[in-house]
Amino acid sequence: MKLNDIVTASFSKLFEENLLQEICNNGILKYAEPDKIILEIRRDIQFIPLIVSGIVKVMRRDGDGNGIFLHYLSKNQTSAIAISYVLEGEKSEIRLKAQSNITYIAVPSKVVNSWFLKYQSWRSFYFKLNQQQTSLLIHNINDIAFTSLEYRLLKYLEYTSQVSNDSTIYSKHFDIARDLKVSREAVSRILKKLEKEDIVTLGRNKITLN
DNA sequence: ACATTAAGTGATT
DNA sequence: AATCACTTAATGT
Repeated sequence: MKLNDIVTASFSKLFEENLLQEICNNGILKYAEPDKIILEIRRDIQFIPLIVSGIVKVMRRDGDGNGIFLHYLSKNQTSAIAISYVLEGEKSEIRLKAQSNITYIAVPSKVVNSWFLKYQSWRSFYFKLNQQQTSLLIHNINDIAFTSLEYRLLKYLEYTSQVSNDSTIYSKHFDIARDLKVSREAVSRILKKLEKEDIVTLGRNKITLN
């Protein structure tokens, strides 16, 4: 599909006509495979990715695996955090990583910046994203601080399942453990318990919510 | 068949 | 709930 068609199909209800035109003129249509890093911590944010299809993981994690999973981005979204850093000319403090095969429109940061002055529909879009994603972060922090790992793990599985529209989550216990910043054994044990309670069905590299 | 990687589990802290 | 020290199961070559 051509960029123009994709922009019309995905964003015509969200953005005003001139903005759609600008996305077509400045955006570059890109594809990425699972695990491809779209934006890296401590790097300049050259472009903002508007997600057309697939799921993107927003995380705080460095090369040593120190960090944590923050939230997902899906169709017709982008990272409010990345945009706010662009606005302040800061380097990225988050990593964006493809969770599935993804299609996105890469818009140069400079261009995105100028949209705030020109387009009400862009400002609305950003504020809405910001509210949604801030809410996800706050709930995440709350769960980390005040709830059990079992609760966090179940919520993680449900969230992943919901976002990917699949009752089966294709992940290793090890990777889930890294996302939740706990040990792999702890994840394996809780999953085993949930399987005994008939809440999940386990397989190698996959977990199905019953 | 053998090696490697993922997952399961008891013991200890 | 982390860490260690395995064991067992599933897959890749």
